[in-house]
Amino acid sequence: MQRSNDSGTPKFAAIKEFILSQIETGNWPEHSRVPSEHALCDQFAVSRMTARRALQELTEQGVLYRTQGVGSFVASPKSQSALLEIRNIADEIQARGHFHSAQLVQLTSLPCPALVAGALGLNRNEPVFFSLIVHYDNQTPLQLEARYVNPKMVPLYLQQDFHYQTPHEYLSAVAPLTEADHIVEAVLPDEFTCKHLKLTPHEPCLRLTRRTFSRGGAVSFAFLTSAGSRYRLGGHLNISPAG
Amino acid sequence: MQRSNDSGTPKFAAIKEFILSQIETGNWPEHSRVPSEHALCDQFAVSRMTARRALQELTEQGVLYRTQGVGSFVASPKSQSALLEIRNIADEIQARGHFHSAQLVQLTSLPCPALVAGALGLNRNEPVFFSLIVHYDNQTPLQLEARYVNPKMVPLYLQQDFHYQTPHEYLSAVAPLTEADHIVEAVLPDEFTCKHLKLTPHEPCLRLTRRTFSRGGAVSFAFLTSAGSRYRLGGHLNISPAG
DNA sequence: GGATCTCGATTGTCTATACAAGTGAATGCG
DNA sequence: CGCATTCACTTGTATAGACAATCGAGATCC
Repeated sequence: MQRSNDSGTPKFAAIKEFILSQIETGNWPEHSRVPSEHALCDQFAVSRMTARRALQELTEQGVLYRTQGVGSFVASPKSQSALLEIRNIADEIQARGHFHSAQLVQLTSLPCPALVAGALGLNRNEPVFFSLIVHYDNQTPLQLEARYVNPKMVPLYLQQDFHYQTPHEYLSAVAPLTEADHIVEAVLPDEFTCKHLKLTPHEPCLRLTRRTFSRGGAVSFAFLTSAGSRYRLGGHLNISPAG
Repeated sequence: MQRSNDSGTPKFAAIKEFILSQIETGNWPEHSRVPSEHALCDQFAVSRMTARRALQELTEQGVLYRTQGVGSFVASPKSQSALLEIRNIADEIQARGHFHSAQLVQLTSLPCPALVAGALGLNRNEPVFFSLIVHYDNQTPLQLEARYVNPKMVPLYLQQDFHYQTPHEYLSAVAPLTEADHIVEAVLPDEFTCKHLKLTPHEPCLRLTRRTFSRGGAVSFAFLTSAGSRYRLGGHLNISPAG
């Protein structure tokens, strides 16, 4: 495509980044004027439709507001990260300005446990892929990810290197998400979880059980356990008047 | 502007209407293929960018999902009502075939705590309404609901009888939900919570902090605490690949 | 001064085209 | 048959321009 740089970042995304950075650093305070579409065209040497797209998407995200005939302005800062949207924990940690790393504890093929067979629609004698990963926020263990993956949907799962790419990233690439089921529970950690997350047995944990689907069927079944004192699920949910 | 009709409806909006009508009447069932951008160009005599905009906006709304190189398809209808769906706990309990009852512990006006003032956009010297309710599933205490309500939005809150109608039901009627923020945490119960939910201090609890908005502004700020061993949040979430 | 008009700046809609990139099915080869 | 290649189709990004609609400010007129 026509790209302004080699990194693969679309131009409209670069403009969005620029605007967001100006807002985050305080250069452009609340209600201050943002460059017009025409001005961004000159500044970034792009067409008006490209500059417009950047402003448009930021408006949809609630970062800006615009008025025809007047201009575009910085909106009031509101909490707006997305709720149980399927988020990549690595992105989440980096969004906080922290460093994410992952420790791969296990990556193997297993005979399918009954619960998993039911969730993924497999027979119990069929093998299922299994990965166990500890995610770190800086040096603190944050989340234990135990994931069962359907070999029919993702045959090359065991060949991946999950130190540099989270299972979520890989699965998103090879089997685009179409649906997901979730269960959120508060539990006490078992011995195994205590060890990997460096917890005492009395610290409550948040456990998210997530089953993901792609067009073809069930892809993976994951247990994501985090220390309650270190993690919260949060976000913003828009209610559509139609629904 | 260049408009295809006199009604002032933009062309891209007309295409959206057409697609939505086909889905609503069942002509285009779930996961069925939607006309490609090129096909819509021919059908509506518009440029590709206009047809694209219609498909794009419907995708952002969760009505369609698209895959590069493949096509556009009808998403599952349940999309919006997802996880952390705004559910009424009474309905939830009755859906399980159990009996719901509520015990009103407190219903009063209070000076606004700082945290609540921030959440609801009130001054700290202004009063705020407060209700404290224990919800029972059959005879078992299930959830402790501590709720702060914005008097400007719901002036008659203190006059309600919350034994026969949950705050959620009443608020839904007088200030229809438009948005909500959520935080989900795993916590250990304090002494007060232990007493009302009949818990020991080591039982983990799920705490949902929810702030609701209606068109006019922030309506209420609620802490919903449930015993982890008795309650789980669950749901189904459709993912729009664009997000 | 006060009301009205004009005009420039800005956003909104739309066209026609171009190239990039991903998918899946048909094709051809060993 | 199995495998790789090719090709058509589809969506993604981007351009350069056009006209429409709205608002605010300055100019004009009374």
